[in-house]
Amino acid sequence: MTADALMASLERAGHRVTTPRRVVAQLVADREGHFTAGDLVDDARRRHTGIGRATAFRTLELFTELGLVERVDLPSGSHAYVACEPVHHHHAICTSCGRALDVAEAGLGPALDGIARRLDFQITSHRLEVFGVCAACRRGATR
Amino acid sequence: MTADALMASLERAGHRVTTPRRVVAQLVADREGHFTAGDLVDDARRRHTGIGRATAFRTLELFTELGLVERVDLPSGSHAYVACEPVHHHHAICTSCGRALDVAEAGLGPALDGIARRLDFQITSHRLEVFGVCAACRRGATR
DNA sequence: ATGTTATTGATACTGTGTCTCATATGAACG
DNA sequence: CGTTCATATGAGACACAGTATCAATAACAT
Ligand SMILES: [Zn+2]
Ligand SMILES: [Zn+2]
Ligand SMILES: [Zn+2]
Ligand SMILES: [Zn+2]
Repeated sequence: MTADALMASLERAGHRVTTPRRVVAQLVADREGHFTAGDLVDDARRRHTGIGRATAFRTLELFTELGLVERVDLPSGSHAYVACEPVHHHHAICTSCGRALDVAEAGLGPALDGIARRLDFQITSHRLEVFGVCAACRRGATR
Repeated sequence: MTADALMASLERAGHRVTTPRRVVAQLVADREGHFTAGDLVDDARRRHTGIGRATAFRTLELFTELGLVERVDLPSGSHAYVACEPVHHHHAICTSCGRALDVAEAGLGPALDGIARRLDFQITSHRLEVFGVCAACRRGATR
C-alpha cells in the first residue's frame, strides 16, 4: 500500500488532501508489519515532521474508517494497525518479525454457519487472528 | 462459575486464599456477560468492599493466568473479561446484552490447517471472536 | 482573490494499567 | 495457640493511550 494510494482513497471519499495527512500516509506506507499509534507518533517526531499527536491519531482513525488500515489486537493487549486491502480478510501475525500476512476468508464460512446454528446466534461480524512464525523467520534467524 | 470454584482453583495452584481475592471472585461470579477491569473496580467501590484498585487488577490478572477468566477484545477496543472454563474455546458475544456464549473449537481446525499450508506459516495460537445477537435478545427486547 | 469550512496542533484532560513500598496477613510450624 | 516469613495488600505515584477543546490555519469551491 503506497502513500499515494492512501491519499487517493481519502480524496475519493471526500476528505481534504492535506500535508499532515500526506505525511502520515507516508509513515504508514513505510512501515513493515504492524505498528501502534504510538509507533507512528514516534516516527513522526524522529523524522522531524511537525505532525501533532492528535493528528496522528485522527488520521489513523480516518484510514481505519475507510478500511485502508485495519486494527488488530495483539496478545499483549496493545492495539496495533496494519495497512491492508479494503476487503474482508484476516491476519496471520508473525510473533518474530511482526509482519502481518493477509488471510482470505478461507473455509471459515461453514464453521461460522455451524456456530450460528448450534447456538441460535445471529452473527453480524467476526474476527480471526492467527499468531505464529512466518516462513522467512523459520529459516533465517529473528530477522 | 461460582466464587468458591474460583477460589478453589486458586488454592489448588498454590496461591493464598485471602479476603480481597474472595471478594473479587464474588464480583466476577456475580457478573453476567463481559466486564472490564474498571467495571469490577466500580462494583467494588459501590459495594463498599475496601478493595484497592491495584488488587482488583492483580486478581483479575491472576484469574486470567489460571484460565478461569478470559480476555476478549471488544470491537470498541476496550479489554473485557468473561468467566469461563479453562479449556480452549472461543466466544460469541452478544452486542445487545453483552453475554458471551462459549464456542467450541468446532470445525476451525481444517480452516487453520489450510491457512498454515497456503501461507507456509507455523501457527502457534489463534483467536476467534464472533459478534452478533443472541436468541434471547432477538426475541425479547434489549433485555 | 475571497469566504466558508474542515483541519491542525498545543494543551488539558480522562482513563487504563503498572510500580513502589510500607503495612498487614495467610499459612506453616512449633 | 503464638511465632515466623514469604505473600499479598492498598495508597499513591507514575507511565501511557486516547480524547476533547479551541484558537489559528489551510483547502478548496466559487
Ligand atoms: Zn516473520
Ligand atoms: Zn472472515
Ligand atoms: Zn468462555
Ligand atoms: Zn444477548
